[in-house]
Amino acid sequence: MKISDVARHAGVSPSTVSYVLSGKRSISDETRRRVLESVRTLGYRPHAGARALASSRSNVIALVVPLRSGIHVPVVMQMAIAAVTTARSYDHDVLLLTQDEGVGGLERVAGTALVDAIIVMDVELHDVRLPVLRSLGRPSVLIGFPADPTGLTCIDFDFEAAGAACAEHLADLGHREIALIGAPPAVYERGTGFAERTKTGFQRAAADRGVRALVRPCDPQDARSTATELLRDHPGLTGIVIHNEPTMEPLLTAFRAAGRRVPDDLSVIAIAPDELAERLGLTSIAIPADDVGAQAVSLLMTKLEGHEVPGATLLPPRLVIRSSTPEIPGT
Amino acid sequence: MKISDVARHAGVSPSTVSYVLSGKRSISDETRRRVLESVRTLGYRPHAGARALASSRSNVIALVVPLRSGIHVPVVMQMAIAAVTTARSYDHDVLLLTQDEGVGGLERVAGTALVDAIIVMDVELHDVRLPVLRSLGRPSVLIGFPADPTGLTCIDFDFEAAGAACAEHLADLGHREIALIGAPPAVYERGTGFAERTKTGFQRAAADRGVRALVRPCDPQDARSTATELLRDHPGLTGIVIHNEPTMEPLLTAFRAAGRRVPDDLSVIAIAPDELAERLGLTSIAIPADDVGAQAVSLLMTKLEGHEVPGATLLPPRLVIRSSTPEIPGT
DNA sequence: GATCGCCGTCGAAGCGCTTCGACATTCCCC
DNA sequence: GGGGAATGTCGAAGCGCTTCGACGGCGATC
Repeated sequence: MKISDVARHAGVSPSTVSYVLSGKRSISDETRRRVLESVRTLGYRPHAGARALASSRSNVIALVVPLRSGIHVPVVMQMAIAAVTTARSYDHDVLLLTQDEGVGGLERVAGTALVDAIIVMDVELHDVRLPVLRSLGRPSVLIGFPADPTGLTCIDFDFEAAGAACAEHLADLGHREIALIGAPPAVYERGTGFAERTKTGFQRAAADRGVRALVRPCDPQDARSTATELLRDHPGLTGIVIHNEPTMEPLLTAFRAAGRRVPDDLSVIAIAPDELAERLGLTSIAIPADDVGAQAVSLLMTKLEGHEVPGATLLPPRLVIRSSTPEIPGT
Repeated sequence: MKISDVARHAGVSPSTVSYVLSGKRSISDETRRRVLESVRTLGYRPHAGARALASSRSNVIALVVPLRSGIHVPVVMQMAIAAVTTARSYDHDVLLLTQDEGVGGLERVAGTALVDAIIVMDVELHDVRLPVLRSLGRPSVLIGFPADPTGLTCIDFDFEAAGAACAEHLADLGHREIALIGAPPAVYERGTGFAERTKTGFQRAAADRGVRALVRPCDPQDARSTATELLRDHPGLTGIVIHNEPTMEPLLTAFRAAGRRVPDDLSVIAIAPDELAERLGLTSIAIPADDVGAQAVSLLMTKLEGHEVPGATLLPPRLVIRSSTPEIPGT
């Protein structure tokens, strides 16, 4: 089943069929109708390889997903799914690459023309892939911000604004001493950026409001001790932001065990998926993983079409108030 | 940079270069060396589309990932990553498809020759994609078992054996009344199979050992009430198997709240990732997601090479004993 | 009524690779 | 020493599509 079969069936030339299908030249309604009819009855599907060879466009984009610890898997998956769905709406497919293919993987898929463009998730501050991406000659979009984003297109959730929004909300409610319990230390050390940015926003906003602010990284297995020590050493602490999904429940349990009730004695905000926050009844800011994934693809498609896009895109946080941060906090 | 450039540089014909690269005809050591040298210095990479067109093999496989609730995302992700890694070791890439592309998606990627073969995750008992997969004319492997696997290649974790192993372990320890807290009701209703199979194995093994066995589905938000009612209505219950990751911690909390201590009053086995079980100190059976993903790809590659593979592959469970199921149970 | 330009269609030339058959060489065995 | 097999290389044909230039026909224009 090839394009010449369709052409014969419709009584036109192969090029006409191609033009009907691509819309790159005007075709009379009558001819178009006949061709499409033939395509349908014959069940014709253009051969992807042939198309890629002739047009030098594969209609496939690469998505590089992270593997490492400290990243939250469901969020990654959600971005990936959103990316696939969005790519499909632009008539593109998604090739899945893992982080550990590294620079070679990028060179390979770009060099063989397997993909037209690339999305890289979980970018580090000084990612070794940055120079490659700059010189690859194919459009790319990074999810996350490196130290030097010059010449690159980056998109991410605005963690800094999220950290700030949490601090401001707590300040608005009258809290004078607040804490951020963040990602595991490893994440900070790796310099992935997002953990650092939440912290920055949190501290800046707290300072602006004259509120005392503490920040603690936290490993999942240390949840209990982190909570206990924090509350013991800072008895005036009344507001807590948790940006660390797996430790969410252990921390809440530990607060209770330490004799502090949420929300009576302690107001809590989660930076976590809505589903989890909803279940726990926590005021929260969700990472809009769907939006990040979808917009990353949209940016990429815009670049593929040869248009300019902003170098940086930050998706604003949205605070959803639940019962863990009541209007009048206890103390 | 094309094959003829390499050929010229090495002083041979393009076909010789092709044969060096594919190994499909014997080439003298001397010539091979020269060609490979030229490939390296020129940085040559064959054009994927051209190769696919000429050879009618794209060296890409499709992976259809599920979207629905009740499935555990990290497990899916782990399988996907393992699939990509394994596929790369066979010099193949992975195209990511979502469940909701449905039958049309399969027809599209197979029909356009975008992919050579397909892996489908999260197969339902009466999946509408089964007839399509049978008639697609391309190799496929299912992760999960439909009601009628005739003519298909299926692989999965042996949930039935896992359920049985849990019941047997508890019986061995002297428990006379045990319960399985399973997936949300929705999963059972959908007939995805795996939930049902754990239950079957659990009940059969319990019956064989003359142990009373209960089974309860459980929604995440009902963890507390499920635990409370179960313990209230069955005071003789001393062994519990939890096959439901998100409710793991809430259930344990609820047991404690109901005055039952683990492991003194209650032995608990988890069917969950090692990481979680380890953190909670629970005896457990992990779903070997890496193995499932990797073996699915291996099976697919074997089929692609034209060899026969077994119709059904079941990966055996491995029980890891931790402190939640001590030798001499309290009661 | 001749001219211009546009519209719709076609033919042919590739895109870069694989693969088949042919052709030399070399080697071995009788 | 000649026939046949094995070995190594080449040329050419094509894989199925896109795209460019060409061309015939037709309405608009002066």
